[in-house]
Formats: sequence, C-alpha cells, structure tokens
Amino acid sequence: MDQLRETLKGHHLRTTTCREDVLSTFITKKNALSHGDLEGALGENYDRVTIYRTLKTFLEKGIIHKVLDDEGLRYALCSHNCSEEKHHHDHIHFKCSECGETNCLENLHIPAVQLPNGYQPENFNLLIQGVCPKCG
Amino acid sequence: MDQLRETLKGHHLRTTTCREDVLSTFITKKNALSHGDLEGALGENYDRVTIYRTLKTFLEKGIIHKVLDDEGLRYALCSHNCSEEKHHHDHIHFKCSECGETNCLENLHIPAVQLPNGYQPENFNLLIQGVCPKCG
DNA sequence: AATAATTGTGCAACTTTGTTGCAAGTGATA
DNA sequence: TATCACTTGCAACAAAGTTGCACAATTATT
Ligand SMILES: [Mn+2]
Ligand SMILES: [Mn+2]
Ligand SMILES: [Zn+2]
Ligand SMILES: [Zn+2]
Repeated sequence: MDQLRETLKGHHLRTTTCREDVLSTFITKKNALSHGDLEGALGENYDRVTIYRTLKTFLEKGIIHKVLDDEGLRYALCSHNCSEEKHHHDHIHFKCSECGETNCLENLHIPAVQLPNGYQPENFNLLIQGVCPKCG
Repeated sequence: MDQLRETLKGHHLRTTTCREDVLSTFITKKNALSHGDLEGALGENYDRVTIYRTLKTFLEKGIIHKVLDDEGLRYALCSHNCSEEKHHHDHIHFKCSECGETNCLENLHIPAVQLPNGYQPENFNLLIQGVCPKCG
C-alpha cells in the first residue's frame, strides 16, 4: 500500500513496517483498538514496546485519537486531518455490550452543553454503551 | 459517623472499618477517586487488595459509579439512590487539566442524542476536559 | 451470652499492563 | 554509499490488577 506511506509522510514520520502494519490494522478493522488488540494482531512480528511507542507517536501526530472506555483505553483513526497542533474531535463513540466493538460515529457530533460559569471546556468525550445494529 | 453505617446497611453490606473509611473518603474529598488515590489516603491501614474489593462491592451495590478518564478509571459517589438493580446516571463529568480533579456535575445532564436506526443505547458517559472555575 | 454460619481481610503469589535505558539496526538525505 | 538521526528489540523494571487460602470479624441462631 502506498496510501500508508503517504499518510506517514504527511505526518513527518519515517516509513517502517511496524508503523505501516499498525496503520493498516486500524484501516482494515474499522473499530477502535486497544494495545492488546494490536499485540494480538501483530505481536509475533513486533515487540510489545514498539507497539506502545507506535501508538504514542500516532497519538502525538494526530493519526489516531483516544477512545474512552470503562475497561481500558482504545484508539481509533482520526478521519479528518488532525495534526500535532490541531487535534480536535467532537463525534460520539458507541460501544456494543454484545460484540464488544467500539466504533466512531463520525457524523454524529456531541450536542452543545451549557456549563456553569467559570468552566472552560476544551475537549469532549461521549461514550454511549448499548446494543449495536449488528447485534440488535 | 452513624451516617456511614446507615448507608452500608441500606445496601445490605456489613459494617467494617475499611468500608466506612473508603466511604468517608469519598464523602469528604468530593471529587472522583482512583484506586491509587484511596491507596494513598488509606493504604497504611488497609491492604491494596481489600481496597480493590471494596470498590468492586460498592460498584455492584450502587454506592459508587465509574467515571471515565483518558488516563485511568476513577469512581464517584452515586448521589441519588442507586441500587444493585437500578444503577442509572446521566450527568456530566468535568476534568480539570490544571488541578487534575474530576468532578460530577450532578445537575447537568447529558443532552439527548438521535442515534441512527438500530442502535439501542443503554448508558451514557460524557467527560468534558478543560479548566475548572477554581483554576480558571 | 455462647456458638455456628457467613462474610470480609491480609498475605503471598501471580498475571497483566505500561515504562525506561541502551546497543544495534534502519530509513532519509546528500 | 556514507552519514546521521531516528526507530527497534531486548532486558530490566514499575505499576496495576487478580486469585486462593487461612484467619478474623460480623451477623444469625440458639
Ligand atoms: Mn472517534
Ligand atoms: Mn458522576
Ligand atoms: Zn455489537
Ligand atoms: Zn482545576
């Protein structure tokens, strides 16, 4: 895939097979992935530590974003072009209690909230848990 | 405190000093606490494992609820009377990037969201990060 | 009040998850 | 192809969470 190299280059990252494989895994499985998921998928090829560092790098560069969860952090691709400077998201995440998958609902964004005086909001994370269409 | 015993009894739990102390810690510090926070506050009196088990018990009984976070789960008191059966929350959580505190905004509830067909929502978690009034 | 049944605690041992330093390997550039 | 900065694997470590079991504390029963 040359698309992968493009993405990495676009974020000023060297092309390495680990980064290509991690990125590719995010693209093919389209749901949010934990470090453990990636270790399961690629752990025979790469060291655990390298996967941790790849995730950290991707986070910093705006290739992926964190997805909150009540039983362990996950990560998902940033669909719009995030960067090191601007790393903004306001879409909803849905976690299915049946299949366990967590997905970005990219085109559903978090409704505005009127906070009390003095609160300066910067970041919003909404996780909805329930049953997804596949499992319903 | 007899209030503590009342609460425990009300949830069909035996009164022990660990449970009283954990509950009391949640009441006095009014923000969301991690296991580590409690270990810091009470760790000389009780074993780490006991604190884990106390949190698990409190969760199951509806005394506390989970608070999502991007760097580790926290817990906070259920203000309205949750129980083993009905354990419902729809209020917003705010995490301050300055002081690090996470608090329940009990009277701000999460706005309704119109999900696409097929999604059956059951639980909502909204974490807003930013600067709190104290630190602003 | 004494005893029995039940539940909670501490300890030890273990697993899982995440971090750090460093030497060797690799990719971009000239 | 030579150079240099960056990336990787490995080892060692630290932090977080789990499990089994003997003993302690609490509650129920007599
Ligand atoms: Mn997302
Ligand atoms: Mn809360
Ligand atoms: Zn599902
Ligand atoms: Zn603050």
